[in-house]
Formats: sequence, structure tokens, C-alpha cells
Amino acid sequence: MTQNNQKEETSVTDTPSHRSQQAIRAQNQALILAAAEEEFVLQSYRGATMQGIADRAGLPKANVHYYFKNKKNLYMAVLRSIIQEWNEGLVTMTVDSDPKTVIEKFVRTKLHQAFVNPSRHKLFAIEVIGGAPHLHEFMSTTMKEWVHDKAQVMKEWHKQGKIGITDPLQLLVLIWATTQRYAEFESEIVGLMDKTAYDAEDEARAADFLVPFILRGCGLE
Amino acid sequence: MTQNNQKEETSVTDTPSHRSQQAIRAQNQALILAAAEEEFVLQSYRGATMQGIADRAGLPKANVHYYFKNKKNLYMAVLRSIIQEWNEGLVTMTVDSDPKTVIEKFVRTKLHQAFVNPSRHKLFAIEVIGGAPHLHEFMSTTMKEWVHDKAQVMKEWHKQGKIGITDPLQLLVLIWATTQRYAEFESEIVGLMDKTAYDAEDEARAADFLVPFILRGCGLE
DNA sequence: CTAAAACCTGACTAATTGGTCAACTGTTTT
DNA sequence: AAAACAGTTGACCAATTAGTCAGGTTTTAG
Repeated sequence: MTQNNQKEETSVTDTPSHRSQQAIRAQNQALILAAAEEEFVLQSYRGATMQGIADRAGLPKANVHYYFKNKKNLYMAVLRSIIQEWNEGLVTMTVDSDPKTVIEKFVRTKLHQAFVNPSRHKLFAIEVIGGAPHLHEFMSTTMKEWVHDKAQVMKEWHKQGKIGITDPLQLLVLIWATTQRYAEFESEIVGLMDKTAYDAEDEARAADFLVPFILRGCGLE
Repeated sequence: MTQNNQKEETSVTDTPSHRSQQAIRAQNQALILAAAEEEFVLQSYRGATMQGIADRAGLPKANVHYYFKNKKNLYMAVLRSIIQEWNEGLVTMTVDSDPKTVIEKFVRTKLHQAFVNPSRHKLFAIEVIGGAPHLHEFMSTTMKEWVHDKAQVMKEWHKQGKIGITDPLQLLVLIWATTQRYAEFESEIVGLMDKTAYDAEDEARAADFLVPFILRGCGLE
């Protein structure tokens, strides 16, 4: 594939001849972000090319640069949208909550996110594995506060004899590891199940295994 | 850093003026493989440069090409050494084994590997996340056979009422996820613990948490 | 209707980088 | 000792690719 390119087909939604600029902006940015997410996952930061992203989005490369000044800028935009989803998956958890209910909800929420949007989890994982150079701020502020907050709650639960866990950080790491794994290692897990992709019941199967397993591990139920 | 380069210092072991060619080969290949492993983890395949690997190994770039024909060749060599370690970490597990003993041993072995050699686990993870394009053969032969074999054993254990797990594949995925996580997400976990690197007790802390948790999850103990 | 603003894009450029090679030095073999 | 072989390396090249830009078209505001 050379540096040159042209649109091959009209975009996904049949475009009216007259579109508001706001709509154009929104649609193209979304198109580019989605394309970038996939390319960055498959090729990693350096391996992904602006041309490849443009092709996937069905736009000329120069147009991608029109919306996102440069590659790093685009990459950061993708990371921001991932962090946003992370923030939405949070569970309210107070000293008075029922551990069993909260933990089950947390596991199911995270697992669902993993199955619904594997690419994002893969990209996040690649970033963390590489030392999280672009996520330092998020990790050392938002995420750390959330973790310390939840750890406090869990320690209180333990004091009250509601849960058999003394080290809440380890539990959080375990829950993230086990749920996100289905997204990150999709290709491996799918292969070991002799399939080419998850089917409709795989999320439920994973949940039916994970939820009781983790609850038992916590000394609940 | 330009394309040019030169050795800055004599290599790690003070070199005698007369070295056998076999020794030279072995040492340089090891040097390059170690350097490549680190670069590939930090920069991913495309991001890693032959020049960067050469610099890290303390050799001129052309010398790297002398030992490994090209970049892909070098990358595959690194993957091969990772697979080799994987094969060494296997546990013998038969129908007559004691589940508790075997699972505990398996978890501890995998966890130890993760703490001792995090780079390899990170690289393996990146490869799988990207769809394991270079590991297809390994995954669909060696690994699949091993997994199906162990799954058979575990199903038999369940029939005999020795273990409360009906879906062995899910358990294997969970054990890999939880143990390898400490390597893969090193930067995140270390950050959340307010450290800059794991200390001597962290492996033991993880094991003390994971082993009983997983055994409880399996309905053992 | 018209001018300004926003959007679009083919063609180009500068920088990076994988890979080659010829000339060289050190080691082994006969 | 000298031919053959293995290891070393600076200089070079071709391919790739992020980013620019000038001149275009379409949309919007007045």
C-alpha cells in the first residue's frame, strides 16, 4: 500500500448531500477513533500507521491529520476514551454495603465490559505492560485514589468479620486479572476452546465460573 | 541517536585478548537475545529498532545482523526461548495426584516464574494480545495438547468428588491470569503499592494470598 | 447571494530505519 | 606460516512513514 489513497466506497451511513458541520465532525472523529483503537491494538503504537488508520476509517490520511494534529495526539485521545469507560464501570462500595452483592456486581460489570469491548482492554493492557508511559497521571491520581478508597472499605469489612480477605489490593488485582483476561487473551482462550470467536454464551459461562469461585475465595457463601 | 555507533566500553565480563570463537558466539548471541527481549517489551515489535537492540547489547548494529539475519528472525529467537521456559514450568498431574498439592505447586511455580522473569511474560502477553501471529503453531499444538490433557485429569477429579470445578479450562485461565498478572502489570501494581519496584517479600505476599484463595475457590481446604 | 469559515485531499518532504556490503582483524586448521 | 574461516564494523541505500501545504469544495452566517 502506497502513500496515496482514495475513498473506495461511500461511508457506512448513506450520507445525505447536505450534512451539518457538527455532524461531520462528530462522525469523522468517531470513525477515526474507532479505527485508531483497532490499529493501535493490532500493531502497537509504533507499528500502527496513520495511513492504516485512515484506510480503516475510509478517509484520506490528510483528513486524519486535520482532526488529530499528530499520531501521539490521536493515541492520547483513544486512551482518554478508554479511561472514560473505566470510570463508568465503578461500583459504589461503602462500609455498610453487603460484600457479596458488591463483589458480584463488580465482577459481572468488569466481565461484561471485557466481552463487549475487548479492543479497549487490549490497548490498555499493552500500555500498562510497556510501563504505562502515557497513563502515569491517571494511574497516580484517579486510579490510586479509587483503589485506596476501596481498600479502606474492605479492611473495615474484614474488621467486622464480613470478609476473609486481609489484603484488598491483592483481591482487586485478582478481579481485574481474571475478568480482563477474557478480553486480553481472547485469541488464546478462543483457540483453546476450538473456536474462532466467543459465542453468545461464553460471557455467561465465564461469569458462572468466576463469581462463585471468587466469592468462595473471599470466604463468602 | 544516529545510524552510526561505536562500542563505548568493554563488555560486562572482562574479556581476555584471546577468546575461542565458540565462546564469542555464545556470549554475543546471549547478549543480543537479552537486549532484544527488553527492547521488544518496551517498544513492541515495530517500535524496537535494531540500532536500539545493538546499543543495549553494546555491539554495532551490523554485528547484530551478523548473528541474526533479520529482525523477525531475532524476534522469533526470543519467542523460542520463552516457549522453552514455559515447557519447563509444567507440573506432572495425573488422576491419582492430590489436587491440592498439584494446584498449589502449579500456582507457586507460575508465580515464581512471573517474579523472576517479568520481561518474558510481558512479551508473551503482548504477542497474545496482538492475536499471537507468531505463536500459532505453539498454541495449536503443544499448548493445546497440554491443556486438553490436564482438563481430562481435572474432569476425572471432579467425577471422583475430589474438586469442585466443572470447567477446567476456566480454572487454568484463572491461574495463568492471576499469576502472570504480577509480571505483566508490574508497573501498575508496583505503583499502587507506592513503590518503584517489587521488594523481596512481594512474591511471598502474593503467594500467601493466591494459594489459599484459589484452593478455597476450588472447594479444597 | 456572498463572504467567511470549515472541511477535504493529492502531492510532496524530511527523517527514520532494516538491511547490505566490502574491507578489515582475529582465530583456527593444515 | 599461511590459507581458510569466523567475527567486526563504518558507510551506504531503499523503503517506509509522520507530517505539511496549497488549492480545492462544501457549509454557514449575514
